[in-house]
Amino acid sequence: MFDMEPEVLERFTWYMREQSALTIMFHTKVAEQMGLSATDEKCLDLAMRADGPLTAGRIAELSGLSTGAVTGVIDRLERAGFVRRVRDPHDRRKVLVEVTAGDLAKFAHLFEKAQQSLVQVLSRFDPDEIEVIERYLQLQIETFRKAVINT
Amino acid sequence: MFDMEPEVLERFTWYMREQSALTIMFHTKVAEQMGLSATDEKCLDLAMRADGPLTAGRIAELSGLSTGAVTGVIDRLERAGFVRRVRDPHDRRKVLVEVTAGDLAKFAHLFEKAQQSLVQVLSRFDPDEIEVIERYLQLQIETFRKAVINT
DNA sequence: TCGAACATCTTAGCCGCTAAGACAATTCCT
DNA sequence: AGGAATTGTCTTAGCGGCTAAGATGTTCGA
Repeated sequence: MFDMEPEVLERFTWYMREQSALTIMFHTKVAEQMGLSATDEKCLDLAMRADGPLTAGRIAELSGLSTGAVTGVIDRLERAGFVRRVRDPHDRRKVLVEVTAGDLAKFAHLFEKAQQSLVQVLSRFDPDEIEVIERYLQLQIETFRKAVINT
Repeated sequence: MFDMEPEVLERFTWYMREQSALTIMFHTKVAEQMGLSATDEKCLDLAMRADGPLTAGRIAELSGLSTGAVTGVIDRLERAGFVRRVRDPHDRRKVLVEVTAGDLAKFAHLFEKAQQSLVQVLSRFDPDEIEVIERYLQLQIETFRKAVINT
């Protein structure tokens, strides 16, 4: 479609890298403040972002952990009150991990500062510009997902 | 500056979250393929993104690890040929961690697919739109860094 | 010059992870 | 239907990285 000077790509690469590093730091901090390990928080996030409840095995697949490790993760998350084990009535071998919404509200304040930053940033762009940015983010996420998952 | 419908914020929050999750997965995969733990790769990234060589202690601060853990990290990175320990000539207590550029080139291909995705995404935007997106990313990174670091 | 402060390394103990196998439920095949 | 193979989760042993505390070597100030 459009050509691009190499400097543009170079700058965007830097943005990506910087964003990555910040994301990982943020992730670490959030986990810490919730009293969880980064691994546990990562699995909790998977469970929250999923459509329905995930099974233990699916969490293992998505997180890249062994099933044994996931047993431990769920134990800790359950003990901390973030999730609940429910046996799947249609296949009683399976364990469904239900996120208990209640306890999560306690940690909303952790994301409030991030949310506020976002509002502040977005206020600097008019509706047309917002539309461009959204298109970029959507495309970037979609493309990156394909690239990451098939690696 | 500009007002915003709540749905816009909601959508952007979702983008951020999705990007975070993908970033963390990507980071895990890259580390794995380099034969490093996520922790080691994170520290290597810190060392690479810094202006000059970092000291071991500074890496501990930036990564949130204990100094003892950082000793282990540097041991492994050094053994794998990614970095080199150099004693600071001005203060011989300090250990400077120099990234040895050579061995890193071997892993460029890991980022190639990500780079290609980026080019593909950017080709869908004209120069004016690119400018908007860059302004957004710069602002977002800057604002987020302040929010994260002072938490 | 000597003691305090500093930077890194070492060590002990803990905890999470992997791999392998146990156990329970389900599906398949005849 | 009934036994074997498969599937999903949990248990366990062993390994390795992390923290905290203290050891070692270096610098700085009085």
